[in-house]
Amino acid sequence: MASCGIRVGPQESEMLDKTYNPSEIEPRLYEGWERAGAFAADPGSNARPFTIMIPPPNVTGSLHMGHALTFTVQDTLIRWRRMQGRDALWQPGSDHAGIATQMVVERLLAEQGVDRRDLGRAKFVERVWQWKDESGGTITRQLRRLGASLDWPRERFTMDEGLSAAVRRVFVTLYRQGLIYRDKRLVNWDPKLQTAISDLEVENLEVKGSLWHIRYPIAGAPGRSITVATTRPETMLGDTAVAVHPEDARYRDLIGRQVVLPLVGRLLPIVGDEYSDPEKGTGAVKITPAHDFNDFEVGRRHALPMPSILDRQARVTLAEIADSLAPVEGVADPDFVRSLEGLDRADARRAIVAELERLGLLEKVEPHTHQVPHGDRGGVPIEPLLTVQWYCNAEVLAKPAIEAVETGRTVFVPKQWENTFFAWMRDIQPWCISRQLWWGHQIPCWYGPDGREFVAESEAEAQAAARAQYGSDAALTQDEDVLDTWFSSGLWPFSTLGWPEQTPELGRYYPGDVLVTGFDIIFFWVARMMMQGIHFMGDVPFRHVYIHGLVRDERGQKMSKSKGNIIDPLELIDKYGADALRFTICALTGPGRDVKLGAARVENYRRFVTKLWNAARFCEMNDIRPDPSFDPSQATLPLTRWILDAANRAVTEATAALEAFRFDEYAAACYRFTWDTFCDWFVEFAKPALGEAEVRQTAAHVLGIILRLLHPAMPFVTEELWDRFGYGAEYSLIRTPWPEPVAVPDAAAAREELDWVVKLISEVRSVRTEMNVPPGTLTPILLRDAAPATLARGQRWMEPVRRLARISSLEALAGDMPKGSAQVVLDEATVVLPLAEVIDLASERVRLTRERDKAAGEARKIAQKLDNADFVRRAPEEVVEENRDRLATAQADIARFEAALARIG
RNA sequence: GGGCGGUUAGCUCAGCGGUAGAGCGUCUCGUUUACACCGAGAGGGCCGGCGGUUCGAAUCCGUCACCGCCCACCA
Repeated sequence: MASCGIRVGPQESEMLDKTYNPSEIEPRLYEGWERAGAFAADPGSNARPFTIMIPPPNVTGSLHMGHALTFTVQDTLIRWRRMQGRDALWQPGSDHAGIATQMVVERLLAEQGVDRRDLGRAKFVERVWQWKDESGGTITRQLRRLGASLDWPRERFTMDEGLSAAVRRVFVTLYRQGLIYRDKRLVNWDPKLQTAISDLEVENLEVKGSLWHIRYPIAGAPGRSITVATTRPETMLGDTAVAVHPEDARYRDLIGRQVVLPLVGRLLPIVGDEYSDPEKGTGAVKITPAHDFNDFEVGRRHALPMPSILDRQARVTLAEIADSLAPVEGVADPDFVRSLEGLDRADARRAIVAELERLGLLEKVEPHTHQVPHGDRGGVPIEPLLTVQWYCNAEVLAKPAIEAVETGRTVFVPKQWENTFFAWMRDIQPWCISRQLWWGHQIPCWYGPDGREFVAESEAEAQAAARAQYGSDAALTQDEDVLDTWFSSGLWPFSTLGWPEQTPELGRYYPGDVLVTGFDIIFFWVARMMMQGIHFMGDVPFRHVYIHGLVRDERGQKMSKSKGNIIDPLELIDKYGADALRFTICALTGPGRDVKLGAARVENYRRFVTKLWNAARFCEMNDIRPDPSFDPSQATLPLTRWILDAANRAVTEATAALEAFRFDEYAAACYRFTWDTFCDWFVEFAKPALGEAEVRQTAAHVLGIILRLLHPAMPFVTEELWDRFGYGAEYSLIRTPWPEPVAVPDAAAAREELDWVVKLISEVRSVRTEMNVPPGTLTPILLRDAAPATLARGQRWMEPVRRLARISSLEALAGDMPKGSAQVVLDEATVVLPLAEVIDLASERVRLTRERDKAAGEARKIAQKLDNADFVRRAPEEVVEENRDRLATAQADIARFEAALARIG
């Protein structure tokens, strides 16, 4: 045990560099932590676990600002809880991201002139794996740059064998429970990617289009017609009815009659249906059940045929209407229709509009701006298409998930997001889980020669089932489709822990404590995890869902490639260090708010990192080193008791802020304490007292608290300083206990004393500046009407006051005030600054008058309040009392200012 | 159409029933031996408008205006 607080460590001889250089220090520290296993969870420990499951980034991804935000928040929480002694697991991994990844690899193949269809499924999937092995690690490397303390050896990928087994188990189970089934209905079809996508993957974009008014002749009534309005004339080939509102007087008599479908010649019924809105268009609407969600419902109600007239690439296909083509003079021409076969939907539209115009059936065309659904990946308009897909009965799964949030078993932060969650969950639609892709979990369903389904966890198992059915081996073919990526990410909270195996991790780290994500992902992912987690684990997947905002640029614009306003977090890390970026993010992350972030913000908070570094350099230069034998509860000096007490408050505030997910308040509490309290006041007060061991010990102790408080947000610089000062072994701050308040002897007295000194210095500084006292001039101050204790207190602090307020001496005022003095009212005393040489009496009079008026205004306001009988009667006693005190203070101040004014004449 | 959020100092935001705050920016001053990525001081606000509740409203309620999201709507 060393006899004094100075430890002799390996770095003892090296002083801290004059400037902090993050780019050199950060990678070294990260490697050190990782090598030392500092991020590892310990399933064997007795500590209470704390789990955060990373929202697995797409394997194709690279770190963007949104990642920087969410992962900074997560790492801050994980590091804080780890320091609190929790067995912290931050589960890493990435998502196979079906569509995104397949698109990336397809693009690469296209550069080599290869189409995936030529390659074949097996080869293609092999190429994707190859790509994943070579290029899929980008984001995990970048997460290290950010300082993310993930438990890397536990890294998982949604297509791992283990996770794939979980997917198959879940699918088979839900199928057997009747919660997964096949159905033929309309889906959102992306003609570019040629797959079904879910409602959530559809984005409505405003399009300036047209509204075409088309005359449909009434059958058997020459010259009569009914006009329909449509934004999609090309779909008329698939029309099977015209609908009007049953109460619409204009058309009521037509219900039950027929129209001739122009171009096609087919006869369509006019049906009465409340879907038709008399206010919209012409009040008569064409019904195309196979290409419109509403029309599909109308078609069902009226048992209409549902011919598809567009294929999977959204090209015209006539197979299902070929039989119904019929020539009608001046109205329909089968040859024309046949000429449309194979045309793209846009070309078909042009051709059809031209033909209608030629036939005089186009009544008018109006410009029309409307929302058109686009695939958010492919970027082309979605085509509602009638196909057979796999569906999950989300309604059944949603019920317990809703209940879990209602009863508070899972709590959203901020709470208002629960409404968003409820609104969607209570009206949830069947979840289309099949995708016509090659990259993903292939659906574990095999078909027999007669089309019979065998859903099983493996082909062998399916074969066994088939054998039982057919009495012999059968040639089985597996379903070609893969599952929606969110189907597997929904299992993430338990599949990563080894489910369906009963691993020790599964029992220990499920449910997780916090899920951190953006609101845009509540439906996609949070909802699915809730549903699947509860269904398969019998408990919610996490206790809290912390929803943060979006990262925007400085002007509040959403970052996008097209706007060219993307900020690359890695550039910021290179330039300012990860700590600066992370602290900036924490400081700006208020509840339910988007984060407006620009380089200037990060540059600004880098100054804080530098400030901390310099404060540490000051300590180093003054032999301020940690002393394990120091006991803060035995502190004797007012100065040390004062800073220890302030540190207690900082610890309390920072901890409370983190508990409440208030990262902004956490950052602010640390910032204020470090910069304002520690650097600006304590260090300055300590300078003349550094000869005292207790002052040095306290300084070191408080610096240690600062390093610990800041570590979750600024892991690198704090660890570096911690190690260099020998607070602990190398790489040890990450696992050093989080500070807790300690009892400080007579803290209130210390606070009162130092607050007075701070006030004295501030007031004198203020007057000196205002009176234009040259900074180099030292002036004496005299205390008028000061109690002996006050005078003694002032003299005790003469050293720092001399330096900070530029004061040469402090005495009681004996006799008359020197001519040409400035005066400051400070509690019961008046501070007199003899400034004969420099003072301008007129401006001093103005200044004192202004001060007096300010106090008088204050007094008037309070007096008014206290004169109000209702206030005195109804307001709480302590509020009334407080106002009486404030009034007394204000009145005393007025008196002292009046006296001061009288003295200068 | 339904819902949610926002409107507070030049900018970004905190405060959400009892004395209007912070950071940045601005202005003035300062090379005091940790730090000029610094220090000191100053200026700057009918807390979006209008009603209401209350002894008391930036804060609660109603209403309007504007901004931004989400869901529904694809005639």
